[in-house]
Amino acid sequence: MNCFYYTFVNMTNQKTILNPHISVDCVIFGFDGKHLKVLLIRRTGQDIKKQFPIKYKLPGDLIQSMEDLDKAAERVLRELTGLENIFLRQFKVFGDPGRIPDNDDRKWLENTSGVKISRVVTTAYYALIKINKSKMESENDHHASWHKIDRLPPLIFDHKEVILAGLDRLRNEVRFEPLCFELLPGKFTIRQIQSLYEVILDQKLDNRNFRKKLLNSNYIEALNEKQTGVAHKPAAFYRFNRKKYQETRKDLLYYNF
Amino acid sequence: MNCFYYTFVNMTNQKTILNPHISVDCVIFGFDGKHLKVLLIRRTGQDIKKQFPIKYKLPGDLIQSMEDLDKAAERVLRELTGLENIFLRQFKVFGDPGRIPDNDDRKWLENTSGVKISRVVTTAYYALIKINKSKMESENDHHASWHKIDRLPPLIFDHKEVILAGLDRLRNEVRFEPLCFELLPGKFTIRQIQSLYEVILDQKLDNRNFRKKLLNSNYIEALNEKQTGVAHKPAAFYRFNRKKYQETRKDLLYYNF
DNA sequence: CTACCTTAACGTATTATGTACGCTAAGTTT
DNA sequence: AAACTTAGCGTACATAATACGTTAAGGTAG
Repeated sequence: MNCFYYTFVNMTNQKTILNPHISVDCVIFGFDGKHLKVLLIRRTGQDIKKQFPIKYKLPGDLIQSMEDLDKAAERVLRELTGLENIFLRQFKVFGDPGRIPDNDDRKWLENTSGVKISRVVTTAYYALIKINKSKMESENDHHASWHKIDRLPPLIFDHKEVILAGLDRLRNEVRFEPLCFELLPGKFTIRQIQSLYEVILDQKLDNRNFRKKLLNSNYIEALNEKQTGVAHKPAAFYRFNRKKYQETRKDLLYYNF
Repeated sequence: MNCFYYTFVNMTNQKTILNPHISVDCVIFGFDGKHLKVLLIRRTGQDIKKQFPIKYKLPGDLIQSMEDLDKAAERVLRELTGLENIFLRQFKVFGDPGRIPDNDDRKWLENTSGVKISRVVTTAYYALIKINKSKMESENDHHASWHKIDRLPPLIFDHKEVILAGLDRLRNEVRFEPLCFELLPGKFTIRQIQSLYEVILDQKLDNRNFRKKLLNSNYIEALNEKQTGVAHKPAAFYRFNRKKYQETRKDLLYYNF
């Protein structure tokens, strides 16, 4: 199969009519306990025809002719990871006519899609997934792999810019919304949350004050369970109680500019 | 001129090629001292052919074939208000295939544009302008008028939804960014800022604490000038020092979810 | 078996910020 | 001159942020 750009669609529905002007791209974040990572796809074609260098791209697709953008992004996510009900949020539209500056990229796109594409406006989404839950098979099926956010491989088009814009958005929004629990497993230690914050915000936090803040909230619940097999005092596991969070969420609807 | 949807473009450049799939729409906010308002355009056509009811729409346009989205939004804004360097921020894409549910609206659009439009994905921007600076002539030229945010007239397509999404975004962002000064004149009283916050956040604030907070910052500078002709103690005028703001902006880069 | 290493977990003191609310000041209106 | 209205200052209290000391509970190396 050398037709890649349309791959996801065609695998499930050969008859789909695509809108060649509008696409969605997903910046899928995952956290492995140490690093923040993005799920990227190795573009195909370069093995068959040696003319294109190895590059990666964001999971994405053109939208179907009668498909809502959000639905298209959900579809891309589902077909890649097999997961449903994933945190997914639109964050920016990229519509610069010069978004495909690299001539190779353009040739590759037309080569693999079989369509002469003048300009694609893409709506970018960011997704947060529990990294261990994503089907690892898909990593092979779709040539997908996780990459550290600060060590990105060569990317096609403006996808690097898209990723960085997504990271920037995540960085801003994680401060005021309980997004971290989308990236963590169902049960976690305080240290894990803190590490996640540190890696997203790119700053060290004081563990003692961080604990205090979290445990003073009533939506972080201790489980009667501890770590095992760690070479230090085992930490207790906690879980996030979303219902309590929503009930007690103090509206900091205030000016703080 | 019964061709409205393309009006702005055609008035300045008859030869422009438009991309019939992608548009921009601008939610333009203004503050008159009392109410938060949105600049809307009365759709034309209904006087000539009595078949369409009076409805309003957001200022917007299809993008030109090689035009960046941001540039298109700037163009719409410039051509409507005559203003440059306006605060303008992309906030959401509306791409639901069912965004033109009203049959009348669809007929009107095809009637006035002369193009069979299958589906338009629109990128919505919100703009903040100093209401008194906008050229009032344009209100006539373009059938534009200000409307209170809580008393919107009938709107075409999903434009009401777009406005409310823009308001929601403004409401969130005004809390952490000095956006209010985009809506206020160069010199203003503390009361004016407070009223603006109250109207955007839709909550009363304590004047004494609000003052304290603002005056403790060093980027609100007192001018040697006072109100005149008011039936009470005249208030002092202040201005916003953006440079000082940026210097002393304490990075509240912290978790507060 | 003991000393040591690592991270967990609790506590305390200090400072900064948010919140509630009383009071005076300076204009116009009646 | 008294009443009315908004401006503007101050004080007391509650809550949250910050800095940092200390003990606890495991494993590991000798």
